[in-house]
Amino acid sequence: MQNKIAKLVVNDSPKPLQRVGEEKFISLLRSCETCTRLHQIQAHIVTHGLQGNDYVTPSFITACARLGRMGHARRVFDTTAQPNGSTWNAMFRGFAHAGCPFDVVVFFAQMHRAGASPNCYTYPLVVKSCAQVNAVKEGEQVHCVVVKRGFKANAFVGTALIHMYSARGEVSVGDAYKVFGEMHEKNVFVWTAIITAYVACSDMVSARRLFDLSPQRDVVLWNVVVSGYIELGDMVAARALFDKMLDRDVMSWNTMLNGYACNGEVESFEKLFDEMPVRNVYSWNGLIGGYVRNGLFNEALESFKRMLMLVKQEGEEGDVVVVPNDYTVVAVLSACSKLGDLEMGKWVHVYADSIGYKGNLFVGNALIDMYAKCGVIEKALDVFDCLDVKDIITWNTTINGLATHGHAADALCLFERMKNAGEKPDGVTFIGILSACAHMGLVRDGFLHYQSMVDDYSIVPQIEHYGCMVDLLGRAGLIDQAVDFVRKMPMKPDAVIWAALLGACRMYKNVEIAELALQQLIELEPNNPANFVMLSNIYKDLGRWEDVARLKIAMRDTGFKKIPGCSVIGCNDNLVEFYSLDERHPETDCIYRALQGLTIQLRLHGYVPNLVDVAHGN
DNA sequence: ATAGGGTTAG
Repeated sequence: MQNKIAKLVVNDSPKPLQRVGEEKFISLLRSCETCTRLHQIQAHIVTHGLQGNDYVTPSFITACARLGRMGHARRVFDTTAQPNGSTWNAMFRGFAHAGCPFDVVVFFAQMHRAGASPNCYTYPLVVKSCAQVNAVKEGEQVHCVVVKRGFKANAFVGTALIHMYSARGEVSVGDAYKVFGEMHEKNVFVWTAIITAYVACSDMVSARRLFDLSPQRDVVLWNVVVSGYIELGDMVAARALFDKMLDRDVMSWNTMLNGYACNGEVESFEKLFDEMPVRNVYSWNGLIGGYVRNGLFNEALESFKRMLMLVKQEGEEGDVVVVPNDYTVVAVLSACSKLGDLEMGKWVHVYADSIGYKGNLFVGNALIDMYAKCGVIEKALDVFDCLDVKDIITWNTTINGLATHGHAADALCLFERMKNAGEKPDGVTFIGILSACAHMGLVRDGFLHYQSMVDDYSIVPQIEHYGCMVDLLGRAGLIDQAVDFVRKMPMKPDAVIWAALLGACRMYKNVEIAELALQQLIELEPNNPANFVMLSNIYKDLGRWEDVARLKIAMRDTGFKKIPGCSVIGCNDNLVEFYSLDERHPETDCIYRALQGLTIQLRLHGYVPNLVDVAHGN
């Protein structure tokens, strides 16, 4: 019996036997998960004499690429005498997958020189890589090869070319359209590519015309056009198209949700969220992020809690179980910073640890900002130290956190560390640095940093930087120099600048400049009564009561009342807000007793409170 | 037998 089978196989020529071996190795390579295993398989391939085999080699290279071993793949490739098209393609795919589009372009030139023939799988990979590295000339050369070898009608190749030209901006959308026009047999992918190209250069008229002409429209194409209108802020047109859609998917709903959120239409996105048939994590992120974007931080936290409840209940009534992700965490943390809700912030920190945020810098940066804004600068620094990769945002957030919490000296130290670490400061960094100097009264250092910003880093000062400089000079009592700085600004000073000057005038009792500043402020923000109060306080300091009365009338005439400043403090899982001399809290007596105790302690340590400002509610 | 394309949020 066994003899019979052996005889049959032998008689059938040796080819099927080799084919069995090839197939075995291909399937082994496909399921290979570790490098050790890869090397074992490689050894077996060699003993079977199958190295350089037309079918096994591409699979081997693909397995290398999957395990991140492109160096090894390359050595194998270099020892392959006659690499076939699939072997070349496996190399291209590997480089592209590893994020090395440049190597793809270089390798394609090598393929061309070697006289090997690309096939229809080669071109999309190479064209896409040219687009990624902005290889304009090479991209056009590949396009020429495509035409010469008769691949321009291929839908895969065509979409890649259209995408490449559209990535070059509106000047090349004509080239993209030319590729599109020369293709017969266009499928929905090709139509989507060209319509996306017009959407990308904000030409919604052409995009819509092509959309109406398209013989086939799937949900992706509809979404592209809807998001095109949203990009231009035309929510009415977006909604009209959205309403016409027959089968909307979650992404269609999410696109609309985010569109409303970006355009400040809070009620619309709330309503849309309620109407959604299915919600995924993006939908929830859109809702929470939408609240944050529009300043509704409490609503953001409430929605987050709702989301967590859903996780606990394992998604009742058709709701898909939605687990918060890194983006959710970032949005929630920024709401915590804005509210000063440290307890929630800490809870989210633990949660972020549990989902392993360490790979995500956005989360790390948001944590630093949250702790800094909630006044726990030590914890902010802990998070900073724990991040092994830092970006410019990390440094800026921490420097600004230190600067705004009176740790100006530490902010300047960190700035030096930043430069030593090879991170290049940007305009935002210098806002932190200049304000740190302003708070410490370091006029000379402030000026040196300002000069260094312009000379060493070629940063053009923005209005915020001028604001910092006016503040720096003003706080130091150099009012005339501050005014000089304002006069020499290349742009029109804004309210922040005049308010900084007015504040300095208050400190140094300079009526003349204060009146000038107020005049400007009345023009810029006629409805802000705080400006009147500031000048009024200067008159008070000088005992000019008639002027105080005059201003009071002027202020009343604006019809706006100054909203009293209010503080918020987290207490037993709740946020309590209180005003100056507030007595609304049930435990008012106890609170004031504690405050009195603190005041006594402060005085014992030599602190002299500024009672004038307290009495005036500043 | 190997293997490619169009969309959404920081």
